[in-house]
Amino acid sequence: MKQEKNESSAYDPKLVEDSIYKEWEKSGYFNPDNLPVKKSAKPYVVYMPLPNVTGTLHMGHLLNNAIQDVVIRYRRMRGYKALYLPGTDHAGIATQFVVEKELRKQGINRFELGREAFIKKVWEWKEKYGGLILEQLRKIGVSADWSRIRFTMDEEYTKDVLDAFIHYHKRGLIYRGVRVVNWCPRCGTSLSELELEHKEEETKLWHIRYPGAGGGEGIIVATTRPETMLGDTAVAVNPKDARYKTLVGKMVMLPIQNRKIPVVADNAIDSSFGTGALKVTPAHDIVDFEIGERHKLPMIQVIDERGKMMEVAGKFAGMKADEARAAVLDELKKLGLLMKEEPYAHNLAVCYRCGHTIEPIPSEQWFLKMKELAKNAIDAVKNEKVKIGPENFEKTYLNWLSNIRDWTISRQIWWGHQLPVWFCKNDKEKFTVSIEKPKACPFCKTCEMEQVPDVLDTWFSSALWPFAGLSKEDVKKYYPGNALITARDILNLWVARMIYSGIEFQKKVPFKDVYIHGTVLTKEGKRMSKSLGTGIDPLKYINEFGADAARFAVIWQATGQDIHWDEAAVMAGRKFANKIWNAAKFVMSNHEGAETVKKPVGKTVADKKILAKLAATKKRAEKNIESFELSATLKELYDFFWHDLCDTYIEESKKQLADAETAESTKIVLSHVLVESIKMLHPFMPFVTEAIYQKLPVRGKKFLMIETW
RNA sequence: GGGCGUUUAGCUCAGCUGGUUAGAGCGUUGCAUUCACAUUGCAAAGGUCGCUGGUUCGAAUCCAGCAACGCCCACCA
Repeated sequence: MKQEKNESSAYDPKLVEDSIYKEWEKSGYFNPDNLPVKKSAKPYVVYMPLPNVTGTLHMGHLLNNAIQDVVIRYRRMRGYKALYLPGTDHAGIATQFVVEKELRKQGINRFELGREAFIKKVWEWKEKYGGLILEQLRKIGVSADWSRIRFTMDEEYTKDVLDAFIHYHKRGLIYRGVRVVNWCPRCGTSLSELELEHKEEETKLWHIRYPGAGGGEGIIVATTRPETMLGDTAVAVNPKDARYKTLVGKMVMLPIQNRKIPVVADNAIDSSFGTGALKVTPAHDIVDFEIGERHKLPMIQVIDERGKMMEVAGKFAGMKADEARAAVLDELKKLGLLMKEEPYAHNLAVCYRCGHTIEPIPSEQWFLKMKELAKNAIDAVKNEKVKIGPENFEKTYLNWLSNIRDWTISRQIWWGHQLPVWFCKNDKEKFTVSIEKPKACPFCKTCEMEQVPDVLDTWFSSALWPFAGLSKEDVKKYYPGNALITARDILNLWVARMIYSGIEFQKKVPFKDVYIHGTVLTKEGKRMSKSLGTGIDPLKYINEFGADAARFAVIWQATGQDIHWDEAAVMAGRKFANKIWNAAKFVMSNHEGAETVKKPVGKTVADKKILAKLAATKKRAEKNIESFELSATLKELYDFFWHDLCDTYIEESKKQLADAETAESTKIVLSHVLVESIKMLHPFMPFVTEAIYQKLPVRGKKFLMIETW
């Protein structure tokens, strides 16, 4: 039988956090429909950036969710119908990649398995592991409405996705075409520009002579990819380039292949680079493809979707692209046509997912016309229907949208929303768009129509999140929402797309405020990444020092700039939680039935001072939270609580309590300031403050979480 | 090539529209402490506010230039 006073007086988050979270969840108050608010109460909605089902909690989640939870808890206490909408993203390529890897360990590849069986495996994987991240988010203490959780491949959500595709198709915004796309030979799919990463590569710039077709010197081109010359169909020079004026319109001989190709003039050519002459391979370079279109050049594909040389490459057929490069160079050397090689550093595009070199290849893809949609998204921000903060991100956003290309929305993978497009087996150029398979082929009348195997880009579905994440009735109540809080890396990838999708499908922008926070980096300023071994698991802090300490640490450091993560802040947070706990203990030990929630009257100078400071702090906190300046708010609350309340007023109160003249009023002031303080601190450090609230002898509400700010 | 950001105490960072001794957390030093809390209190040391020039009665704060670092965008092969 341990006596209370013999126990350590330190606050131990481990003893309270899990049970408090369970109580909150059980109460149903994460669901705004259950909140004891006035009928006229306005909703306040924060859309959680969807974690991938493959995800595990990292520091970015901690930061993002801590910020969002402060905002939503604040709004809840201010009497809003506060909805923090959670969900998970099917993350097409990422998830398929993970499951394929898993299967490979068992010696299975997806092609042996077949599409249907493979998708079944992915669902199994999702059921088993897809909820992990959600459990981890609970550990942070986020007050998301789990009863409303959605997955982007849920039945209802899927219907919205397919309807969106059909809608765009009816509007004439969807088209099919052959384009040179960024292809990942390992993942076996095309990637959007936003899914590429670039890494610097030391390579060479090779100067190759293409002799004149009828003899003569011809022209020397400079390239980093000699192997693609097998598919060259022209050489391009700048029309103003005096050196080559006489050559334009003439033919040169493509070495090795011994094919005549024209010299064309195009403004895209920079005369000052290399030799000023560009070999044009429309099939294997996006710029070349565009030049090819302008000059009606044929397209000769020489590299296939596995990154290997094709039949047309003659003796190089079957080689991997980099093997072919060496072989082609060898051959050119023998022919005496390799004029020069100089060292050259350039940026190599690699797959964001697997890091494999991107191979531009022509392929049939589906596109969404962006011009009109982008304009809507631009106008929304220009007209301040959506405010992006900090303001300088507006530029990034507008700049991207005003230079946008059509969006390649098809992906050649299996996990995702398969395009609701059915083509005639007898004439594959003919297709129809519908969710269900048409009963009879409207074209040949005889065939069983076949669905396009491609699936939609994952962002196509997440772009619909603000309304597809809600049920039809909820859309009426909770759309549009209020805030979208995220890191800058998905401002264009996701935020811009949500904005025009919202306008397109709901006629209203999905949220008024976009707040961009920093990125959590290591203390040295390096990117946190698992593969580099620089990642930090936030659960480590949560388990050891409590979610409050972790939240404190990350918000304390979230000043808007990128965070150079400093662990010391977690310790500061832990100490602060302890300080709050002990101050509350002191106040309650002197409480003796004094009315906790009564409006206090300051008798002494110290009383008046602390009450005035409290009022001022509260006012500033409101202003700052509403403008997303959480770090500043937390610092002020910290300062107020620790120094004004604990160091100054509580010390003073000890004298006042000893004096019969002031004892009673002091108790009331103490209680009042404590309760007001834990209310203000609650959004930031919900657990310790709730734990204290539950110990108060007199409570206004069942939970501090739903107390009136 | 364009755009953005950063540079303030040993470390990680605040410092909004220019104004008395430039702040916080952590660290360091000294003292205190049965009385809410040693995850404590009090006190102290520690800064030419990247560099140069300018505006001003007055600048870390505004302007120009320079340097270093970081990020984003872009079709220089």
